[in-house]
Amino acid sequence: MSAAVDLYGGDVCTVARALIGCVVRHGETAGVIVETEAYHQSEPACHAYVGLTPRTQTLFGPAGVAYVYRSYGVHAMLNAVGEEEGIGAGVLIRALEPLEGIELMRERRGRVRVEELCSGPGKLTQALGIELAHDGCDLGIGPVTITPGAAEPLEIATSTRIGITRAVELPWRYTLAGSRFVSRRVAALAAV
DNA sequence: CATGGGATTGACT
DNA sequence: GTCAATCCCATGC
Repeated sequence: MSAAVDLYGGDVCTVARALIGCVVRHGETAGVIVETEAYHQSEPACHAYVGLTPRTQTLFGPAGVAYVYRSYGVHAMLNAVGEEEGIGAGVLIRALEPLEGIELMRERRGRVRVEELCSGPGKLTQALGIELAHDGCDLGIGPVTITPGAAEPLEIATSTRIGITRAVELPWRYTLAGSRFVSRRVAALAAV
């Protein structure tokens, strides 16, 4: 538990940066996090902005827990809850570099290149088989887990968030510099 | 109880 | 580049 607080208990921007390079695992599939975004109740892009509701109660819970929700009625999104209990904040996992169970991911996602298996928040949940039922799961216990990756410092690029309509100017998106596995489709737009 | 929005993806022109 | 698909839930009457 204290380990979870160490990793997830700080402010969400720090947590989002710390999660780059960590490994997400679910069953036989696993991948290295290469892209994250921070969300906090103090800014309008966050679901928790409106306050504590049945939908967002997980975000207000203890840190180190999975918050899974459905977007556009089609895709599941995986977040790691951050900050202390009572604060609505979390880190959206946007992209992974496939590590294990790649064949299984291909079965779930169809025949696509390795770079396309997990290069987006909706894609990675499909590839790993993560569903709404995993909302509230302790990321230190499972079935969905996040474990620290390489101890060596990684070069992390900071940019603005993607695909949102509010507070788009906040530089709360973090990517592993030079990675081929980030969702760069919209990254070109952010550069304009 | 009815309505509209949402942190996306993929298919089509 | 443009557009539809489709579930959960917050909000409003």
